Amino acid sequence: MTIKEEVETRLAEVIKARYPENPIFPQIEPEKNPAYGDLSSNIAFGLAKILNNPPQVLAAEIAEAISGGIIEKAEAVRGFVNIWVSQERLCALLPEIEENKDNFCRSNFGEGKKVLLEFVSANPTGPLHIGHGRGAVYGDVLGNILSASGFLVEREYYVNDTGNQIETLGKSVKCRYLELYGERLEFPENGYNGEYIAEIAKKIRDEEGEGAKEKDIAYFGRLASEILLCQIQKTLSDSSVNFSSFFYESSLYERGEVERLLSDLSAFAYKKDGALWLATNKFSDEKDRVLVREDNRPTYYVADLAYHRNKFGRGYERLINLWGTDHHGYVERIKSGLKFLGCDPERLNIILYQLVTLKRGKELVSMSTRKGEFITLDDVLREVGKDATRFFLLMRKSDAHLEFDLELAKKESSENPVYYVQYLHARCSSILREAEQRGIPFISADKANLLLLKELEEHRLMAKISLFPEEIKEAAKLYQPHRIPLYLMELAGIFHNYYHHHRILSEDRELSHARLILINCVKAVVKNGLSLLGISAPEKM
RNA sequence: GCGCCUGUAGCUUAGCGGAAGAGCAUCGGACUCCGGAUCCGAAAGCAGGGGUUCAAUUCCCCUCAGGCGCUCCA
Repeated sequence: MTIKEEVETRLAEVIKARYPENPIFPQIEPEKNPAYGDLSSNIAFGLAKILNNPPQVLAAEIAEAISGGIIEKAEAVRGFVNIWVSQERLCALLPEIEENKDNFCRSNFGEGKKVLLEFVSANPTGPLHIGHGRGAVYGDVLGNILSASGFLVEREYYVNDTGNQIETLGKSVKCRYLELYGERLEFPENGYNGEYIAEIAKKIRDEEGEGAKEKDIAYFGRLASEILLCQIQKTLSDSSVNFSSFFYESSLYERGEVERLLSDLSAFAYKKDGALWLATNKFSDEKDRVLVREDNRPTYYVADLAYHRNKFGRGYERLINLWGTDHHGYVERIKSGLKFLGCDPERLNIILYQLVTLKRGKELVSMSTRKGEFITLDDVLREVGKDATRFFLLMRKSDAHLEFDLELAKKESSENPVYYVQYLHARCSSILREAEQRGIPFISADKANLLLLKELEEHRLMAKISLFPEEIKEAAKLYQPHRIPLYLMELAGIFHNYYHHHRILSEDRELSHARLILINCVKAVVKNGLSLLGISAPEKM
């Protein structure tokens, strides 16, 4: 049980004993303002209504009753119950952390439930850009968080390796390829214009010479999408984004799953204007959708439904899709379709993230794949570095627009938040090294006199690290990776302040021992946090 | 036109029913010392208008502003 949970339990006992008629379970919040304690509860406001008593009076009663044990002090202020955790309890946290180290953030919140997390799934028709990067990093970290919280997570990339856009890709590449031999083929209207298309064409010429001239568009499309997928995988691995599987759209056709889907849906489908429609409007969708086009080719929607049915069939408790907000119109379409298939749409959680605006100073940078002129995720990684790129992409909640300013990220590189947090880790490491050099041995927490850690700043620091597991659990519950960077920045602030006001290493050996243990625990928490974020925790900088 | 998301300090943004928080930029300070990639301080904010509530930045409605989507594209 975490400290916060212990306090919550104690508060609940007190409330139950004093006010048995109260149905509300008391909530406790971490307190940001040190003047208001470590934790606070607004329970008195809820009780006031039921008991017809002023909040301040009730808060005072509760504060009085709750004090003692792990609660050092409780104050009633304007109806709030402000709580200070006892020094003994906070100090007892340190051996716990020392023992668990890398597992301090772990919980069994997920109870081993199987989750499938699908993300990125960018079409293999061009390199990844910063928008894909956001989805990639968000998904990767969400996966880490859910795993740490006791879910069994699989991470999947759905590859759209068939259909119109691959055909367009094939045409574009073949066109550029033939141009290398001075031949002309009409460039497709919506063709891909990027420099990378010409490079793929050259690659094909270098490897196959004129032999590819006779090959059809599909051949070029397949080849190009394979090459591009490889490049995407390289970019993902350079970003430390991990997947457990790549699922190919084409495999749905090969196994006959698309055909089977169509026959299973036939009872709900109807012909109109030469096409086959599904009556999704019957459910939450705003209108019906085409399954099979007039020319007999199935739509992307059909394959996507087949894919989702496939996912439902694989025995996951929960499916999570991470989509760019430009796909939000697609949510109800999929959910409605799933109802026809007897799949419960409630088990499918679709998280939408807002798009990223890439800027260089005040200048907007274009990100259109079709037009060709754009900065790729590779470019950003090269320019800003993996750690900073990931940190910036993770700092914002998913439904906020994200502005990524390359100039800022570079210019401020010595003072930006990533380094602030990494510096915390390096500084802790450095202190531990210095202690060793000075011949101050590191002794284990159970042998040290931790009660010497009684400075206000030490109290705040321990209270903050005690909240780390809570933070991870909340992030898992709400799918909010951005809590971690923010938490780490706050922790760094509290630590640097402590460092500046108190000497860790001094003549007082006993005190030095105790403080070194605290430093070691802070270091473990930071490392834990950074590792969830997929960002390195340097010993030196 | 309809739908979804977003308007918090000069800029980038946390908080999302209870007591407005950071970073950058600006200005002013700090350590003969364990890493100055640090610390302390100042100034500055909930787009506007109505509701609901003991309590609204947070929930509901309207207005205004921005983004995205409304394909037999994916």
